Amino acid sequence: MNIGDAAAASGLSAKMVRYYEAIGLVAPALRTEAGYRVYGSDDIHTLRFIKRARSLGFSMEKTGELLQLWRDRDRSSADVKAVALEHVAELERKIAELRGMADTLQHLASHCHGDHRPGCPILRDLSANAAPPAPVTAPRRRRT
Amino acid sequence: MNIGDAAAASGLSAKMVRYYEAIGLVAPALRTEAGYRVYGSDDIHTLRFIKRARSLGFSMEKTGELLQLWRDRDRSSADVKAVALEHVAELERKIAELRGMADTLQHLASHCHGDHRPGCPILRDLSANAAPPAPVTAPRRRRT
DNA sequence: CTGCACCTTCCCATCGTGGTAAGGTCAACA
DNA sequence: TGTTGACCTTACCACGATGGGAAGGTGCAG
Repeated sequence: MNIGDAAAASGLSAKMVRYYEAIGLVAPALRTEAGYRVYGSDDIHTLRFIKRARSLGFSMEKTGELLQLWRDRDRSSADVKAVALEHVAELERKIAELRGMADTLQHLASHCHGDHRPGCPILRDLSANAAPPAPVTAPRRRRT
Repeated sequence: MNIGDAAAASGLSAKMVRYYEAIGLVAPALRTEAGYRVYGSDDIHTLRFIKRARSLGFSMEKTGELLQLWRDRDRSSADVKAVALEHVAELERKIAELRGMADTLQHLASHCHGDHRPGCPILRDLSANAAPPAPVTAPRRRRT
């Protein structure tokens, strides 16, 4: 199998497969005499694993950790669970952040007439609710 | 006000302020004879506007649109609302995506013993639930 | 006048992916 | 057999938004 087939079989692009090799996420593929990368079913399996991990939002680094655990027959499921739950916590953190943004904006928009008139609570918020004048933690020497 | 003070007053970094000028998000700042950028209260106001828009998750591009609407006294609130709601939709889309990831992982983790044993539904999912073998849309010429 | 906090521009790194260019390889078909 | 063109290779640049740092100039307190 050439890289194009391997990419298609794993749901990745050829670019990504080469990139994963370049950063050491996967071992360098075997080569034909002409220099073409050659992939076997094990390689495809690994690439699919990566694809799936990425689709669950794992970073390349975390994906690498999972790959190592996967390859380690003596792993503890506790280690895998820890990586997963850590990621879940990270996802929840991001979700909460986006949730806050969406709710705030939705609230502002619901109070906006949405007509030809220029008055708008959204712009009012943006122009007023900016960061507070920064409590001085490490005072500057000049311009005080 | 020099750039450091402007940055502190707006909650941005000096780097970001220069960057916003470089990409044309804000007009080039006035300069002293020595070449130092000088900021007035209007500039600070604008920078805070940007800071707030960014904190609500608007991209630089969308932030620019909002800035233009803000400066346009004849704007329609409908235009502002449209930009805001479009962004809300984008946020909701991302939230749903992350929600799906988190729920899937949480579910898998809840079925993981989390002990010293190697068996783990999380790794099982990753190694099995990969992308399906890609329905052929544009068949390759070779290797058929 | 010295020291140093601040300013300037310029370049590089991040992260993961896509694009493109310049060139080599391989199989199908006339 | 030769042509075609889909495929492969490496190498470079781009994105978005930010941080880091180098090399050098400015300005004020002491």
